[in-house]
Amino acid sequence: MSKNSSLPLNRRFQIQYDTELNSAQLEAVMATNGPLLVIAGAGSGKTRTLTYRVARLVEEGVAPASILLLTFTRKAAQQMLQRASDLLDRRCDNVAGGTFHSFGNLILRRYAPALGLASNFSILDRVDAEALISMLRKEAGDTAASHSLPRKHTLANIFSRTVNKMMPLEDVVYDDYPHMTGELEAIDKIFQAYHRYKKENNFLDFDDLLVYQLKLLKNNPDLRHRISSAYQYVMVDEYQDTNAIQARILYLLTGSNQNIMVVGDDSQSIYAFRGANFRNIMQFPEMFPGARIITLEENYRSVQPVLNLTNSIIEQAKEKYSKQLFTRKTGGNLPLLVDARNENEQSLFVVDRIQQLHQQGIALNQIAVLFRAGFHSFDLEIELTRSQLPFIKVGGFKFVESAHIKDVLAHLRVISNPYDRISWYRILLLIAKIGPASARKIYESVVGEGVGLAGLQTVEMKSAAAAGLKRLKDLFSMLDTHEMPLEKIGETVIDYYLPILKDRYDDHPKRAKDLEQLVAIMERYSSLVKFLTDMALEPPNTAVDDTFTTGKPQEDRLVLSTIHSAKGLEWHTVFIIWALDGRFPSSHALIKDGELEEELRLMYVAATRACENLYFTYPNQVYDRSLGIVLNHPSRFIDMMPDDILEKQSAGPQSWY
DNA sequence: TCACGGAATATTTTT
DNA sequence: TATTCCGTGA
Repeated sequence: MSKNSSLPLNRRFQIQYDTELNSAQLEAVMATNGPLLVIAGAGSGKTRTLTYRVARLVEEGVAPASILLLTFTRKAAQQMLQRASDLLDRRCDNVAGGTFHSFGNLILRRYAPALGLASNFSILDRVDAEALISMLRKEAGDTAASHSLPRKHTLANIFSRTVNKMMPLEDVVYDDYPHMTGELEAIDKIFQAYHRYKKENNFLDFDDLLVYQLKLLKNNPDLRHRISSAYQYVMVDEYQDTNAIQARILYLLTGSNQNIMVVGDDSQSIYAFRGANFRNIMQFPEMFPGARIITLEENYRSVQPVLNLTNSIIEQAKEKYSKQLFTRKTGGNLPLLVDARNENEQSLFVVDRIQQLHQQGIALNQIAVLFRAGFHSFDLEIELTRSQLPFIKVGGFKFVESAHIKDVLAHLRVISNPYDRISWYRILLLIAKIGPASARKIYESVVGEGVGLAGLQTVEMKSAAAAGLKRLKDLFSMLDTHEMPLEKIGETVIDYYLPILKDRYDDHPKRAKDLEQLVAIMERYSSLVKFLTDMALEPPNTAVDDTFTTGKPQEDRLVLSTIHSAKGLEWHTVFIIWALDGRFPSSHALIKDGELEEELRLMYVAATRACENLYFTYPNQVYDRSLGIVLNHPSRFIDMMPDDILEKQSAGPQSWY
């Protein structure tokens, strides 16, 4: 059927919006012009609403490329646009979508010179940034009198928080790392050096992608106008987890038409520790006067007893948009709080209950165990393995962050940027008999020659290191042909690297398989720079673990996850382990009010993942070394719940054995 | 200057 | 669990 404006109004649209959406969702989809804030409660069809809204705009004739959808992860954007395409047609593929960071990369590659930056900057991922910080830390440590500088990981956190909260370093250290105030001077020195180094070497870390993006929009009205008029409609997902910089970027990005829609749930803001400010969502109506506010309150996920409990949890929050979630899903069991005598008894209870559920026909991938911190599941993992229950742990190390992948990538990065000191150090330290001192000498010699990669050929080592260095020289002279396709370069580097891999890692067969994966990914690229950028910005999201366990059917694996990684997901049955006061909320959060609130929201996010069954467990006698006391109460967020909201039980052998 | 081993230590995570 | 850090000996 051809489309034609003379058709009756309802025939102009392929999608039956009014029957496929509830009234609040429909309102949010149809309100396409002007600022709009959608408060979307847990399980209220937020993704559905965004998807239909994209489709609606396209159906109305808005050019897809002038719609911008910003999300928390690039995967979320891909999924939504895919669903919009399925709903309507391929036109939705042309909608611009991604994260604030990938969008920043896009416009900075084009307009970097306006900031005095080179367009071919390299992106430092977290591992790279930490490697650089570690280097600077060592240099500072040599001169500083103090012996107890924070670890590189901690330093990276401090720096990132400083940038994302737009606060002075001093304040961040005083507020969040009070025990390190003694080292403030040294920390600041490393921070300055870090900045200087990035500038001099044309490196941008993740935070810089936001910082420079904001700078660009702020200082260049012409460019701002050009960019903002290219995107007539802007939508932002997970707005509660944006930070101060992102809010300002958004403000500048939204042109005079102010066709901006943000979606979020203030009750699910759980990223303050890295600079997110959930008040952004509260302040949206002030930033965009006249903003319409729509609240999605019907929950399609959980049964009433689960919802009763989650509503009771979030009632304890001091500062929030009020909303009352309701569900039409009837039946369901009361959530259960189980106390165990120790960690192992907790694990045994969970294993036993999962086996029961599995026998009742619940698929393992419909069951999840959630926890506050990654190491909380160690004991459980042992018991699951012993019981031969297959599981997958999400979160944790990513494919591209693992050492062996980074090793190979470092060789490629040196080809791309011959003066990349971090990568040079990395590959040189892999060679036997070369340590930091030799690496430094070699690097300085390469830079001194000023002829790029070829500078390595003239470096001579007299010591035992010469043989290893010769192999590296041979590798790079072999690669000098720029005619090679990317995957061929990759294979050559890997051939060189395999002996090193075997020597360093006992589990080298597993890691070698990852390297094969890497070559497969390289086949899709023709440009080395593009490949390296994507590896930093849009890495394949498979965990290392996933690449070699593909033999097992995915659908039959239990899910273990940190609560942060579980955001947006749902399961038939959810276990929340370590619901122990002092662990959850973490004892770290007890000192500060704001942090305790965030812990509460985290508990809310965890509990709202459950559709039918919800279990809380906690070990009852845990000595906390840092506090010097025994923890023996359930999490304060659920401790006082009445029995008709939360049932209590002991995990002692007599009650379930 | 480098390699090795043992001890200490770890909130949460995306880009 | 796994990674980082530091001291020691070659």
